[in-house]
Amino acid sequence: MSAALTVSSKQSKLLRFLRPQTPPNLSSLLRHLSAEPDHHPPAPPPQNDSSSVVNLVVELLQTTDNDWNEDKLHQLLFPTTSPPPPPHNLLQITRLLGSTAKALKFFNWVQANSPCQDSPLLSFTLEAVFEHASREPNSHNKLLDLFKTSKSHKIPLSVNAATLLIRCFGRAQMVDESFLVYNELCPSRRLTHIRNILIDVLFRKGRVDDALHLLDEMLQPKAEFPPNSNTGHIVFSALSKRDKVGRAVDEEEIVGLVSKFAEHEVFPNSIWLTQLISRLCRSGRTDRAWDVLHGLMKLGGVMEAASCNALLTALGRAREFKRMNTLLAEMKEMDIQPNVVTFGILINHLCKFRRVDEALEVFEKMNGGESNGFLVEPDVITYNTLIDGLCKVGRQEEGLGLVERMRSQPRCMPNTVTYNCLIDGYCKASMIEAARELFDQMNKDGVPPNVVTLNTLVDGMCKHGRINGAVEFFNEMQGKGLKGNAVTYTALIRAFCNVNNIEKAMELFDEMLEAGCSPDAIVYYTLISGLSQAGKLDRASFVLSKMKEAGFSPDIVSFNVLINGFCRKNKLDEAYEMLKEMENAGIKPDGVTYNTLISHFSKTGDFSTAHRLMKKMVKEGLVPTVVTYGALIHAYCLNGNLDEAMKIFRDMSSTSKVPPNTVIYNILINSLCRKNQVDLALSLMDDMKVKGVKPNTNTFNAMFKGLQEKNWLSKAFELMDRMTEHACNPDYITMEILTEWLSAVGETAKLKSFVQGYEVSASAA
DNA sequence: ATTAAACGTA
Repeated sequence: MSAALTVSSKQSKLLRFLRPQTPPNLSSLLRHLSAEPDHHPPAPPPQNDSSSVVNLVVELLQTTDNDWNEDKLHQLLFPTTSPPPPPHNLLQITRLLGSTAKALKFFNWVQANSPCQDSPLLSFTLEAVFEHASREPNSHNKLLDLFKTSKSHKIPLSVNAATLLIRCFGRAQMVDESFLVYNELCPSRRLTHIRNILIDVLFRKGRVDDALHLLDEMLQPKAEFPPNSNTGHIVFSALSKRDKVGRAVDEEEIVGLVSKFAEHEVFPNSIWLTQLISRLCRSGRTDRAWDVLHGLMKLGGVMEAASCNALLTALGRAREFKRMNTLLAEMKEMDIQPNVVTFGILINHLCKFRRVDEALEVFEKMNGGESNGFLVEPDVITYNTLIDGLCKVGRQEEGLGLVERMRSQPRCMPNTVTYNCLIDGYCKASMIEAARELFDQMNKDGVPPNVVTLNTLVDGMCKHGRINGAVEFFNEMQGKGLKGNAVTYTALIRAFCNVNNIEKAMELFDEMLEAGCSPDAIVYYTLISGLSQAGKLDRASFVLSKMKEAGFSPDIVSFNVLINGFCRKNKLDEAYEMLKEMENAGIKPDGVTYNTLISHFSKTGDFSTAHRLMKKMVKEGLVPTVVTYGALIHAYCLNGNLDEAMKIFRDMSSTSKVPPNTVIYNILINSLCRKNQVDLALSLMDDMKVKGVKPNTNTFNAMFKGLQEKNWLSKAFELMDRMTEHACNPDYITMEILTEWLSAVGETAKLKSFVQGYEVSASAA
């Protein structure tokens, strides 16, 4: 028995204590249950004696004592008179033996007795031995021993044997052994399905490069074993797993794989493709996403709306209207039916650009309005998007109308978002009471408010001078278990900063931290801005450092705010410090930075530095704006140098082509009037009329003061009429000047009619 | 898997 296949002594001991045999019919059932098909050559044409030979041999082998009738066995299997039975018969016979031990014994017998050392014969018998071993506990160890010995005997592996071994080793995390089996396998038998299993095993173990290497061979244009849909499934799902092991595969690589697969007409499924498209889009590679989608379309991949939707969303965000339209046209051409999400994207996009009427048209189209044959039922999101769009342009009443329409549609009840949009709409329209009523209504309707509802109302109240109401509401909600978040605190902090209650703003910041609510960058920005403007630069710097500790970096706005604050405190060293920090962070000074500095230097009388900065700003490719010129004009005025101020004013509109605005005119008119140059001021008023720049209350106030000095009554009357014409509201300063002046000169009647004009228009509004 | 709402801007 020197040529016999032996196993380790430990192994053979185990083999002797095998479980009672698995009934044959069960084993065949198990084979049918395996995922991959059998890879045997088709069963030989039924010979009359074929099945009977199998049965006879099995019967012979079933003897309870271990002595087989070897002569008879030999006679049946290797007859001298007729051709030997087909190898497939040996597979069947071995399968029908009850145990690995028996199968192995039989194998050894065949190996020792076969007249021709016919390898398929041995390979097939061995295959069945493996099958038996694979059903035992600890099968991987047994199989490994069997495999090693078969390898040393140079018995080629059959396709099924290799499949079984690779899969079994793979399940046991023995990737190297799986790989070894594959490498032992004759190259002509390295079929696609075997490669699939190995690739799966490699991916699961994180051997990404080995998997991709194997895959690459298959993906070659004329590969002998090209990928099939199963390859695609294995690779695509491995690449999208969340708990991936091994090195990350970057998106470019994935895109390359997808297109190579597509060349073999293997396409990813819709869900997977959609994920890839949105991942590409989210990382800013919309162009790549576009290429992938169109590449697949060209090669005949079946495309669903979802993948197109993902791309449409990104195109919308990037404002690529043209490509959005192209994609929509292509969808139509390729018969990709738009779904409710497609419509949602379009409606949202139109709403975000305030094109609400067009959004409403699209909405009617989905309802079959233009018999376009779409008929896609709008969902809650569609309605909410439209309602929000309407509210954002001040058409909240129409938004309410849509809610009614929602209620009439099945499965489309208004939800928290619906109410939030409406509440925000009413808040923005300064109708806080109506917003509160909607809040009560949603509670009555059993629609639960969430933190967004809370924030919307808190912010609405804050922005309409009801800070205390906002705090009260917040406390009330907290009492009901609705916690605030960073957004809530930002709204309140900003409001308290605006009324210069810095203590309270800081208190809220601490309260937020104590409440365990993690601040976002905007809370920090808000607080820094509030503190800087209030001149509390030490505290602003403190918050800045806290912000950096929290892992946020200041943006250009925060830097500008701080620079402005330090300049106003005349702390130039600190301002420069900020500029340096900005530079280190790779943030370039922008127009606002320059304007801030120019304003500071000119206000402190350092006009040469101011002008130098303006030159530098232009050199950096930045354009001086009205704010820049305004800063200089304002400073020259404060400095009493009205001639220079007027020179810059003329220069800005003629040479620099920067049209002056109301602020510029106000500065000049105010200064001219103070200097008693009321004629010149009046001519500027005419200039405004010519240039179409609207005067505001400040403009008129300045003029009235100047005219009062001169006691030019008729001019004042003229301007009072003009003020009414412009629907420009007088404020308490206007009233103070006019009351004092006109009563002194006995023109109370004129004053009365002036005031009445406003009372009428106020009541009309 | 793809569509909706709230906060800061010198």
